Amino acid sequence: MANIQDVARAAGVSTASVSRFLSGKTVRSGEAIGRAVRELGYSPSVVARTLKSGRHDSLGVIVPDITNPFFAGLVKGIDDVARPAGFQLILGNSDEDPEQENSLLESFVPRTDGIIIAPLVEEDRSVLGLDGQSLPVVLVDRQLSIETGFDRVVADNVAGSRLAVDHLTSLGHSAIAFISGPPTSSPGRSRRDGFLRSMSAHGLAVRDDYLRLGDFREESGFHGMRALWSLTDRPTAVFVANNLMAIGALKALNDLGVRVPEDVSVISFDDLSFASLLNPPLTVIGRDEREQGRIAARLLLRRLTGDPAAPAEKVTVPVELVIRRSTSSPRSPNRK
Amino acid sequence: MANIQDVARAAGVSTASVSRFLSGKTVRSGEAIGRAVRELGYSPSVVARTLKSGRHDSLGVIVPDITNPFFAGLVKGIDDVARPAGFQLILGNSDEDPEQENSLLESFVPRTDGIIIAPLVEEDRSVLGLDGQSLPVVLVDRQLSIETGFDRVVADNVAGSRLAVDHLTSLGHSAIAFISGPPTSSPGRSRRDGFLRSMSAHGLAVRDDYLRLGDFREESGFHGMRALWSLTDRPTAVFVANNLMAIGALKALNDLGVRVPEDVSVISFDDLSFASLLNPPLTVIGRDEREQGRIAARLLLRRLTGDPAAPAEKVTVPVELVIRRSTSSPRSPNRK
DNA sequence: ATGAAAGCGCTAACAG
DNA sequence: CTGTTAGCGCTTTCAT
Repeated sequence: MANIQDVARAAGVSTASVSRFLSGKTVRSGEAIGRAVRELGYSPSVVARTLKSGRHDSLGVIVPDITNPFFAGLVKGIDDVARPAGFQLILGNSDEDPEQENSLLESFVPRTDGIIIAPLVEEDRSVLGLDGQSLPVVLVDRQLSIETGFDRVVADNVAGSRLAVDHLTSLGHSAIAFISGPPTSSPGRSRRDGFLRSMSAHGLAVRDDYLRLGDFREESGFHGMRALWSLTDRPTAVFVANNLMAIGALKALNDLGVRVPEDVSVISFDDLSFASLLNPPLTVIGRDEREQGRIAARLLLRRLTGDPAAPAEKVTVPVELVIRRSTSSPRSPNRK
Repeated sequence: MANIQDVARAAGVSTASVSRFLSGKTVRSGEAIGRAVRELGYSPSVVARTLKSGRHDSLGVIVPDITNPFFAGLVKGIDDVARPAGFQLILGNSDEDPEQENSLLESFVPRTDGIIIAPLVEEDRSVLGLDGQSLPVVLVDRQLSIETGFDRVVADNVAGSRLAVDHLTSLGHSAIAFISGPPTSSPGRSRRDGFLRSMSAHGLAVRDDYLRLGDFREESGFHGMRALWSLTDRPTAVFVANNLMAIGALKALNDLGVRVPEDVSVISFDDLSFASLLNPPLTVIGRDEREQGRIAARLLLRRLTGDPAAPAEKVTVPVELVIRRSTSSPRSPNRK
């Protein structure tokens, strides 16, 4: 690999001139330098440049599960605005594992100009450690329980749960179960809180055994639904806190030969590109994840190119109810 | 940020000793150095280390569509072996766009120790430019038409197509249509070739208008299926060259009110975690994408830590037929 | 506008 | 085992 000295020598100038030429400044012998660059196939070392300048021209993005279409869409949204602004994206998958998240964070901090992360838990020590540091961080989809200086963009989870409960009660359901996300994560907690609050607003009690703890992964939706179905008094409707668990829940019902929505209504958080193809097409609480990603990226870029000390901003994106065919009026109390 | 000199000064040793200590060598004043490191909160600059050593400790992975569960699984497989070996993954999404692929490649080359890529097209100039360079590259899922020095791991696409055709003909189908991937990509071409060859092995002709050109994206499956259904003589079965296009094809049939498999049988390449939940559960040609990722990573690591000049290896992973409910015997010729 | 030179933080010869 | 020292390739003062 040719370096800047080779170019300087070939063009008969100093390395400083080559450097200036490369950064767009007008140089007398620009033509000769350009030729030398071309002939030598020279391209500047990003590593040396970074060491000197401190800039990486890349952003880190850490999500809990890149397989989840929600996060995949989010990442595309981030890319939509980061790439045109000259930033390369470095993607990390924490796989819902705090240790992995921590190791990704450690490896991203010294390699990026800023980080967009969906923190696994509300008391995320690895993320908290970045508060007040010079590296800007934007929280997306999930936030922390403690007040921080991070910008963040989240969905209106409480409103989403309310939409779901309103929809089910308007269909005549009262025996409504909930498969939650981890209560240690912010969407897990706020979706559950929203559910409980909406239920009591409707004067409906929530039985303990109608509250199943999940972890946002498919498996836990499967087991949550099996547990619900083994009850003597079964719910007539189940609200599942995210898309992956909804898939697991549907698989469980499939296995059990339970018909949706005839035997039980199912509604979940998060839309999916293929939700309409599921059997039955799934009624969901959706939102625009790609736009959520764009907003997060803009917040981060503002710190990088604009005011780094602007007060932390919180953007809440709206949610919407998408009615498909997995919900209907209950037939009658659901007995075993 | 403290640097290695600060640590050396605090511990009363030379920077060389600190460096040795950090790389695990036994040093006399190890204890004092350790203390200094802790007290100063020192962590070595990866950038400076890279500039000096030439190692990045990270691998680049470029896939055409991270939203596609197949590639998401592939990436997990790569991570399975790269992370324990001390390599960080840098992910890139080329989004089926050659220009984006090229820009990702350019940005990855100077930042990684090796690259695993699913090249978009068989005549991929950006990838070809890396042949014979010092940076090892492994081709995965897709390969190039030209002979190269790259290791590669691909599925047995021709066998997959044969399995699909055998399955359909054994059910009694002869009017079989095919929605292909782009013929410029290796799986696109080999799946189509495999289809045509298997058809003629069965003594079956393939009408021109039964061959729809797709691009592996959902949209093109949708349009391909609509076009097929507008024919006067409709096929009784359709083989779709990948999962995303199959979803699009199913959507088209859904919209048209066509029943699967009563009105038409559908089979596709690539299994999906939710394929069994689709309406109807999809019969597919599947393979172990996670294992495919692991193999690719091992091939790359071999070049990095073992023999860099070993002859290029090609690994073919097997495919399997997973029969679900989207295929059945044809009722009768399918007329409009 | 240009060149000389210092130095970003680290590693690896080399000499002891 | 240890310290000294010379860079890795680039950017950026500081003179000119």
